[in-house]
Amino acid sequence: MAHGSTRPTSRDVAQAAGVSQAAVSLVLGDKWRGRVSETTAERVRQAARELGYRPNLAARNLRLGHTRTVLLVVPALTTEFFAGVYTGAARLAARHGFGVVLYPSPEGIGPARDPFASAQTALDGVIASSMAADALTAIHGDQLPLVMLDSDPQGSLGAATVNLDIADGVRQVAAHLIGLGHRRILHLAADVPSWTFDVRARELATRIAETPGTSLRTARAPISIDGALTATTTALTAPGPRPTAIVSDDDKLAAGAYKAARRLGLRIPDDISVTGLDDLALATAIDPELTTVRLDAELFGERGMQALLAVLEGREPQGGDIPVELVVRGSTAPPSAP
Amino acid sequence: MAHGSTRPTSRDVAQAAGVSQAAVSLVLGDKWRGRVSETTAERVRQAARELGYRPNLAARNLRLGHTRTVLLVVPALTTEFFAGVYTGAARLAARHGFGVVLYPSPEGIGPARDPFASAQTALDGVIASSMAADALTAIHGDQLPLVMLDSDPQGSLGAATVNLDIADGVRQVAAHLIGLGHRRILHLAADVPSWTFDVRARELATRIAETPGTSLRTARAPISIDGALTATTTALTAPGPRPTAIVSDDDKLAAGAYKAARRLGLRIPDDISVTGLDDLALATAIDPELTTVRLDAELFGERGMQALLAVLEGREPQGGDIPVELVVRGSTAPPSAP
DNA sequence: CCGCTCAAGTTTTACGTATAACGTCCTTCG
DNA sequence: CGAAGGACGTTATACGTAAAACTTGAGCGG
Repeated sequence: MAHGSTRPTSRDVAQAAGVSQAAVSLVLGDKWRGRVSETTAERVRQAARELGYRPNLAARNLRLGHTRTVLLVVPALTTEFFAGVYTGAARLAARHGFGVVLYPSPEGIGPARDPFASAQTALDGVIASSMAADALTAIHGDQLPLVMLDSDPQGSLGAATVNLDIADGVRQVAAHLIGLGHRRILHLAADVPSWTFDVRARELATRIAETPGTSLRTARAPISIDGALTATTTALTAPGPRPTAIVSDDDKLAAGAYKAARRLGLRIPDDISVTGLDDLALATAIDPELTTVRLDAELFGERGMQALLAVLEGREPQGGDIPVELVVRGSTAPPSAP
Repeated sequence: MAHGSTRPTSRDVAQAAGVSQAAVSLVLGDKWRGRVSETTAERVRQAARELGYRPNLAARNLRLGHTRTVLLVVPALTTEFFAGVYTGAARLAARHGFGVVLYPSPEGIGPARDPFASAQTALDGVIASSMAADALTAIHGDQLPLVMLDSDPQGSLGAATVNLDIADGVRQVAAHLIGLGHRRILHLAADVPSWTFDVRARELATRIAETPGTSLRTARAPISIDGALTATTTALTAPGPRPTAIVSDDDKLAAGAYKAARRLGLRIPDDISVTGLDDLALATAIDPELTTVRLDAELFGERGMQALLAVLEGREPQGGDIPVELVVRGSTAPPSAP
């Protein structure tokens, strides 16, 4: 309850130092070269220190007309991926004197109710990750500079987009599996309407279509271990020849596929190969370690922030997808003889 | 670049509606009963809608003297636990018209450099989770109402604390293992100076000490799967009789213990039992599923927020630890005959 | 010794909002 | 019929900061 005593203002500091409020602002704002003598400046700094002065951000923001704060909208915080995005964005932001406020959309990937109502703080811009562009623009009404992460460059209504080269990741996975000799692939797909998952499906379908002798089936599951377990079990017990490899939309789904395989008495990778996408901590916790596509979440967040800073400064944000990397571990091997 | 045109203010709305700025403030602030006629009010709302008016938060915050925004300081975002804490806190906050800004300390559990510099927004209060109280109070200088989560009630310098009943969780784990017949326990401890881990160590040591015939050894590891793998391997290959059960400080460490056991050719739970703490998604992804202590992260965050709201309103925050629950899965079983 | 420049400040203003204090008119009632 | 009060507003002000515009005095060259 130490907050009954009102906080000191720049005027209090001025009085303590025997100068005007303007002088305090000048000194503390580091704009005093040639305007205030070194001795006076030091006196001001001293007074500020003694009073424990902290500028009122609300007043500063009002005066300046900006807050140097941006909002990062993420679908959820249930994996360390978005934590990495945040970290990367916040780190670069801090170097430019910006803060990042996080809004994890309760609705998950796709919609986003009203991030701005929840952020009680005024914003200079928005980075939205894996969000449906229309949902977001409907909300923010084109008021704020916007950068979209992991979304359809076409559908983002003119906002800058920064993407991971997920298509290439899927390409690498497909090439890896086909190279090992796999022909019957099961796509364990996230049952969530989102561009990021559409890309995976489209790219995988394309690769399979252009490789003679290969076939593709799809199982859809909500993004959870249990959901993937159920969907995979159903798909693997369906009539017809069993797939020899499972391509999962992300690592969590892959973990579910592991459990399904185990319950069906299938050994990984001997009886069936499994791949993931993300390279979460999970990927090396399960046995065998998961062959997956490593996404550099922090770089991703950093590039998003970089783009937003460019927009804020009136520069053109530079595009270019962020490369991803296939990490081959123990969950993939040549298929056993049929 | 649609942000060249400056945003409409309440004055613009007033002009459009043909009323004074004060009337706009009254209507939009829902304080107009008996001050403005329904027709005029509707005209104002209409004008606001057409102009796409959004109040300037900085100005409002300055005027009101508070921001209805609090800061949540967490050690890191590398597991879904703190994501849950955030979610719980933010949900309750939203119901009270508060926003929550997240500051994941780059330093991890323990210190915290300068959350306030990074949060460019003015704050009404702070919730700090798993932080060293002294580090935090040194920074915020007792300026803001503070609630500490998961920290020493004694060492928190008068700030309210909200804790999970982790000691009871450890108690349950110990009782479970001892009940199964285990006598030689290995404590896989997080090598991080923090109250939350001290509690685990202390409680476990107490339980072992008061149970005749039992013995305890400790292995320390950084909180990562690989770190735990190394530390556990060392501990299990040390001379002397091998422990029959491993109590891990959290689930991630347990995952490392799994890998160590596997590499040493030990089967879980037949040759060795393993327990975790947290109940992350990881716990059910690994095989066998992990016996662990479920922490209700969202409730934890909610209770933290509840306490902070109490402090903000001058009420006494109510204490009481949050109960935790042992979840028995496949990673624990009676020890095999010696 | 006059006018100019420069250092070292101060005074003033604006940012956009919420609300206290103040006006009108119109109705109502003693 | 006069005063009181309600309905429906308006005007004025303060929040704390940053910075533009202004003041004062000293130093200095011509």
